[in-house]
Amino acid sequence: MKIASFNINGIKARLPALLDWLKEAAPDVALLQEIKSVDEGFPRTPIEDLGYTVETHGQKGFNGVAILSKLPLEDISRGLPGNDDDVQARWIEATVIGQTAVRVCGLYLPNGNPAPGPKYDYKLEWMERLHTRAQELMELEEPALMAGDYNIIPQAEDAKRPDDWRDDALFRPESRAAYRKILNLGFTEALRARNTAPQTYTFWDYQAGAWNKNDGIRIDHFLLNPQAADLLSDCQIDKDIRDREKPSDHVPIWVELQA
DNA sequence: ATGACAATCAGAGATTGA
Repeated sequence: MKIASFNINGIKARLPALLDWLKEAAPDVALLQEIKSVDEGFPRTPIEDLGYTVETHGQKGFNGVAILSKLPLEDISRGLPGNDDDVQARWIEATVIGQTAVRVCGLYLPNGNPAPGPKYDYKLEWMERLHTRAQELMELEEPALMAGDYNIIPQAEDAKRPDDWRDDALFRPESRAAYRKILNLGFTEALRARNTAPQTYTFWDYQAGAWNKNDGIRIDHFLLNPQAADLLSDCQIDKDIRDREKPSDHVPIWVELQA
């Protein structure tokens, strides 16, 4: 079972690029972030024509997540529990029915800038709720994963110029500590479990020629509970996508599970 | 310190992103 995550930075602007990538990479499941579309506005048909079931959790203008799947989905759930006042569409989960069933959660974690401030408080509050949900996934004792745009640079080696990110919400100590606290529940970070190559990134800013200088950061992650980690056979980043026409500022990352 | 760039909504320029 190949499961991918891709922050597409707007489905309307990215549909041709998304379709090309889906045809080539052919993931069984694709978790999308920043669809920037309401559910009714999402272009389901061309994606369904490629054999995917489409489940969205959108909102107007910003954020929004989706699950595309060639395999049957069950028990779809939208929104990260724990705060009824949170209206931002950043979380969707479903059980994917392969040879083995896998609980798959797609997430778009708040950016949090400027920090400190209310947006940073929201990021940390969201991460506390993520920790709660993560704990439940550990207690499931069935294969489960959480993947998406975490907006977290875990370590200095995950940025080309870490010093420039010191005070940024993506790299501040509180952000990284909250991320580590989730990892420390017993999750495996798939990329680092399979790949120790230096200067491995998933995001390059559109500005200042960041891509051409490989001035990137690694902020899109797959976290696997032990039962999912036991099934992990590969994890890769589709870096070449960034070089194409009208690219997203993120590239896809994917795992292969023996499931 | 700002803007470099891109997308959205709206129909110009503010807002958001990372």
